[in-house]
Amino acid sequence: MADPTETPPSLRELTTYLLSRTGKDARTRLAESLAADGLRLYHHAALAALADLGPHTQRELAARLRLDPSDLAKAADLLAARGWIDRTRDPADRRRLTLTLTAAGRTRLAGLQAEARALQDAFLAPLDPAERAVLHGLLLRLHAGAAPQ
Amino acid sequence: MADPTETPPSLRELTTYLLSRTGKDARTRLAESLAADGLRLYHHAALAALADLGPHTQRELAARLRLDPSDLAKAADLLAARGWIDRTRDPADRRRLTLTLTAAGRTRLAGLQAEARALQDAFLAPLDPAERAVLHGLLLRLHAGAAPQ
DNA sequence: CGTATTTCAGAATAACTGATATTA
DNA sequence: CTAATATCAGTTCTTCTGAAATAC
Repeated sequence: MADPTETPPSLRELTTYLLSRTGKDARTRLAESLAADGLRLYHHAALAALADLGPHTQRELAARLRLDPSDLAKAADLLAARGWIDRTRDPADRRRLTLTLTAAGRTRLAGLQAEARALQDAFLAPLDPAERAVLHGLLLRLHAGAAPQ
Repeated sequence: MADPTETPPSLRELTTYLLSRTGKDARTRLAESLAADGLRLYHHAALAALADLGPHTQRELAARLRLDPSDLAKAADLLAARGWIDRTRDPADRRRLTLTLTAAGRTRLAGLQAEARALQDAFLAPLDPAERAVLHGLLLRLHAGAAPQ
């Protein structure tokens, strides 16, 4: 009964509290796993964006990932140093740097995705496959609704 | 089609990514609303815990809210300064400070809960009441499953 | 003496701001 | 001359660590 770590009922009845808390837990686990290789969540996100949607300028990628352009510049430094992206100056507008995924970057992304799926499997263990699908669908709609802020 | 802020499909298909992202969005909105009064999310959580589960020592409250004791001490400073809690030295063990909600604290908590529910209503607008209940139930189970880490 | 509680001071981190160089 | 891009330096904020003071 008197579990000293029990969440106060007033908070547990707020869906947004549960969303925030479980989201933070899920994020923390993946972040810790990435940190072992010196990576952050946004490194994974950047590789995924380049793989899925093709080359971006730094400005475009920062906007897509909702990251500050100055912070993205540092993230791109690391990705380029590891050989996962190429940074080429746009000849048509020499201010722009275009980021392109390399073959090595694609390989590393596959590993990161596998890692993320494995951690997700553990995290979603309390739910059966049908329930996971329902949850995913509901979150997709919240995500779509929250985007145009 | 080519929405420059569209989330990469590789991430959108990860339930934990959606959980993390929507959770952060939800949290940010409430945090901004609390910040107008100089409060943080943990101030709200602390009042809720004291209201629901009665007086706590600072150590107990920190453990329940998964907050560092040294950080909770600062939070308690603010709550006491606003007159929302009383801090009394435990006569049986004079190291301990027991935190108790005041009537004013209970009133303020009611306001915070109303605010949280209003923001939640806006955030969950894409879902109908039945869907919200389903989401809440699924998150409760994830929350319970993630707790014993 | 060893341990627990509170508290302070400061480190590590992430997210944001401002300023500068380059180019359009 | 104005605006956009990338980049650097530095600020704030949260979270965590280490250590001191007090009490058991």
